[in-house]
Amino acid sequence: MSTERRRARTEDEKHFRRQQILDAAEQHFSEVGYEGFSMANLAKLVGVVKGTLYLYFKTREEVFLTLYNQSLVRWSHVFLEQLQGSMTDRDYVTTLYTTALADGSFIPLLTRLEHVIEHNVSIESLIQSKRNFIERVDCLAQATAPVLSLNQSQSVELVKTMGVLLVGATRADQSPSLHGEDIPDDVQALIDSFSSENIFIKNACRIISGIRTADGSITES
Amino acid sequence: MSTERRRARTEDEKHFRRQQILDAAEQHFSEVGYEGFSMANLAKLVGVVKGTLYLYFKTREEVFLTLYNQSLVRWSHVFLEQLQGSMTDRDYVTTLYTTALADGSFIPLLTRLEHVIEHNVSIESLIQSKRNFIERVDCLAQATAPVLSLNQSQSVELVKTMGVLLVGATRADQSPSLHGEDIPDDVQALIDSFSSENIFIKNACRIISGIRTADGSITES
DNA sequence: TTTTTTAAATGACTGCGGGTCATTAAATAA
DNA sequence: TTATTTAATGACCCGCAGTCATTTAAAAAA
Repeated sequence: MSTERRRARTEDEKHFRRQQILDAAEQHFSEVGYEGFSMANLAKLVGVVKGTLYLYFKTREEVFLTLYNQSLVRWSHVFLEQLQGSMTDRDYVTTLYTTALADGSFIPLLTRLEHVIEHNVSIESLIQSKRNFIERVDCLAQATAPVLSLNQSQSVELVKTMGVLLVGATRADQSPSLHGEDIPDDVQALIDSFSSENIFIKNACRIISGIRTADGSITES
Repeated sequence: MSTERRRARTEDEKHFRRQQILDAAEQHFSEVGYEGFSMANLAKLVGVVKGTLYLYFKTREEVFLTLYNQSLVRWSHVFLEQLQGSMTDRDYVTTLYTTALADGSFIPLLTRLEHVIEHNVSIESLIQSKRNFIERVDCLAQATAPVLSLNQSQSVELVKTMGVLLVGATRADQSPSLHGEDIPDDVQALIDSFSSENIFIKNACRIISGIRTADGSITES
């Protein structure tokens, strides 16, 4: 807040202003979550009026889609940095899981991507987002192949499948926090049994085994 | 609409009215989806005024949670009916996938359960819902064990994991329909590669193999 | 320097959403 | 027939996403 009060006239200035909004959005999102996020509050945080936000983003979801794109890139860099020359399957998936959760925005946005965010976004933005995704998958797959001794197509399949599993496994983490409530033992036991870390790591390992085991020719039948 | 205009005085009548609302909600949901669903429109469909709905449900999400509970029970019955004495892993997961998708409400509600629905619901309703879930898991696991030659704890783990995978795999189906839009080939190829059926069945089989292979003693380390 | 032009920023506005509550009236009990 | 209960009503509140005619800061032209 209270940084630039000048009007953004050049493309550079506009780009900078846009990023200012995104930074504030990231902060607002981390504070109130997806459902609590409002454009009016975001505007206050940026220090502009609500209408100004719509000069830079067509809809609220365009903000989220951009945040998602940025968080995907950000996470993939962190993850790639932590990859070693050779890792066990378990180390690989643990690193993937840990880095993904460490980013405050990535998982919550990924969770809502298809069924909420993509539904109020221009086709151009959607295509751009998918292209960004393709690029990240390719990059991750390229780096993954040697680490896990997979060929290229196996590696691509693995990376895509990890995304699927990550969304499914981390569902449990999105439940309302029940701290201070008295939960019956049977229900508490159920909740405990859905520890996202356990579920992700265990099944990710099973899937890697499955991918590695299958001979490349068989796909359907 | 225009069935019962009498006031609901007895518990039975109130229960009936409640179910009338739920039936209309199911219809409304199937027509407009989660985001398009509104209490005002639901009221019109039921033939009452909006405030009346709040005599029977505390919040909009209580309606959804109840619909989810009912859809879970409904689907599990259909699925259990289709189980044979002995099936291949692939037949089992295909049946699971097909029956789950055939129910119009189950997947869309399951997708939103933890991060949306559960966040605006009373603790009592949440506990009741979890109890219902536990019961269905137990029932499904009991029936699954002999079909796939698993022991009880393997079978419970399998059923729970199928839920996780189902949510992750069907994400792609929730994307906006891009019919009539011209999508670049690279993006279209990406979308095609996320066929939920392929992903679910392939990885479900891998997970079953993994569960069956692991000796029962090893869990963590 | 002064005037004109451009477009970033504004803020009042619309419509719709979930949810509330004092009032009304239908059914039951007295 | 009258009194009591409570299901149902509908007007109401507030916050939301998104719009647009108007304002005004800054660049371009004079």
